[in-house]
Amino acid sequence: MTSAVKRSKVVGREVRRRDPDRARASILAAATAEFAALGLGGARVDAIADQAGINKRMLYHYFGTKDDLYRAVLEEAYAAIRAAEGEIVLGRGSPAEAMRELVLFTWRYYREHPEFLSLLATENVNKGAALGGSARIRALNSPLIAKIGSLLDQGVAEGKFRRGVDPFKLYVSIASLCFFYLANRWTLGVSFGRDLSEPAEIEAWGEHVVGVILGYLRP
Amino acid sequence: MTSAVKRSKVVGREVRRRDPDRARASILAAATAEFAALGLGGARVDAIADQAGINKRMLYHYFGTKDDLYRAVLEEAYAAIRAAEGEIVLGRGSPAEAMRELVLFTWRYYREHPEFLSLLATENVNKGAALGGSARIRALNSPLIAKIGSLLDQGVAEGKFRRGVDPFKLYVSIASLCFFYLANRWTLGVSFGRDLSEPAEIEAWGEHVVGVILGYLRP
DNA sequence: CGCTTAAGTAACTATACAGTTATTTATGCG
DNA sequence: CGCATAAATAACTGTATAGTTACTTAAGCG
Repeated sequence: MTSAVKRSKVVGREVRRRDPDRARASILAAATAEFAALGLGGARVDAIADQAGINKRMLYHYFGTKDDLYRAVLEEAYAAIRAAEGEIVLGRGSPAEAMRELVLFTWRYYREHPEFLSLLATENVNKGAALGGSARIRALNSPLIAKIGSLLDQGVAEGKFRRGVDPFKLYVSIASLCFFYLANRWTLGVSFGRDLSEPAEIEAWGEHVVGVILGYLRP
Repeated sequence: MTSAVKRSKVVGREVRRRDPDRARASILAAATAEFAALGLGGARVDAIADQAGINKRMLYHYFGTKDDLYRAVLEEAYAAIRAAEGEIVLGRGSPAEAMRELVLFTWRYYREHPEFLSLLATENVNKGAALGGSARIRALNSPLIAKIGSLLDQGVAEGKFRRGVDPFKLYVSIASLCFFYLANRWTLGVSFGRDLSEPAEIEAWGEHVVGVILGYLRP
C-alpha cells in the first residue's frame, strides 16, 4: 500500500465521495427495477442497495422503511406519466386524427415504460394500499381527461363523433386496451401459443386499438 | 372412484382423521387466496398451511415446493375459467344480442373471481415464468375464440357486423376492457377520486364495454 | 481553523422463512 | 389379525431479511 496521506484530496486513490442527489436517484432507479420485477413482497432491500451501489444504511437514511421506498417509487412513476401526458400537443388534423395520436401516445408510453405497468399491477394486487396514503398522487389528475373531453366536443360539433361519450370512460378504455395486451402478454402468449412480444404483433395491436376506439366513436 | 364411507370411529375423543382430498382442496383454496392477496413473493407457506388448517409438512407432501404449489394454483384457476367459458350457450337472438351476452359473461366472471384477476396480474409481473413450464395450460385453449369467430361470421353474413375482425383480437379487447377496470380500480380510484367499486359504477362499466364492442363492430 | 452536521460504512440482531427430520397413527388389504 | 403404506404431527435447521448500532469521514460555515 502506498502511504495513506489523506490530508487533502488524494487524487490517485479512491476517495469516498459524497453525492446525496446521485445516491437518492440511484436508489430510486434500483428500487423501481426491483419492485417492478419482483413485486412488493418479492423485492429485497439488500438487492436494491447492492444494485444502487450504496450502503443499505443510506437507503434507510433517505427513504425510511421498505414500504416508504415503495411509495416513493410509485409516486415518481405517476409523476412521470402525468408529466408526459401534460406535454402532448395534438396536431392540427381532424378530431379522428388527433384521437389517433392520443391513443398512440398512450400505446407508446406503455411500451417504453414496462416498469410502470408492472408497478401498477403490483400496487393493485396490493389493493392500492400504498398509494391510498399518498396525498401527492391524489393531487395529480391526468391532463388527458381534459384533452379527451375537448376532442370529443370538437368531434361531436363537426358531426364526426357520436354524442354522449364520457371522457373518463374513454380514457379508461384506451388505457385498458393498451395496458392489458402489454402487461398480460406473457400469460396470453402461453395460453394461445403466440409470441405477443413480436414487434409485428405489437405494432398491429396499436393499430387495432386505434381502430376500436375510432370505430366506437363513429356517430 | 374412491371415497368409501369415511368411518370416523370415535366419538367423544379428538381423533386424528385422514382426508387427503379435503386436505388437498383446502390447501389449494388457502394458497389461491394467499397468492392472490400477496403475490408470489409476498405469499407465505406458513400462512397457507395455517389458513388451510393443515400441517405444513402435508403441503410439501401434496404439492412439492412453494413454486410448485403456485403453479398448481394457476393451473386450477385457468382450468376453472376455461370450463366456465365452455359452458356458455348463447341465446337465439341477433348476433348483436349474442355478442352482448358474451361480453357480459366475461364481465360477470371477472367480477365474481377477483382472485383470478390478481393471479393473472401476479403471474405477468413474473413474466409468465411459472405457467411457461406448464404443458397443461398450453393444452387449454379458450372455447371463446371459436364462439366469437362464428358469431362474427354470422353477423357479417347478416350485414350486422363489419368485415375482417380477428376473433383473437376481439377476445383480447373484451378481456382488456373487463380486466383493466376491475383489476386496476384501486389506483384508478385514488388517481381520479372516484370509488370505482360502487355497484352503480361497476354496472355502468359493464354496459360501457358492451357499447364499445358493439359500436366497434358496426359495419 | 475548528466544530457541527450530514454522508457514509461494516458489522450486527432478532425474527421470518422455505424446506426437512424423525416419528406417530389411521386405514385398506392379504 | 398383522402389516405395508399413506396421512399426519411437532420440532428443527440453515439461511435470508428488514431494520439497527456504533462508528468514521467529508463538507460547509463561523
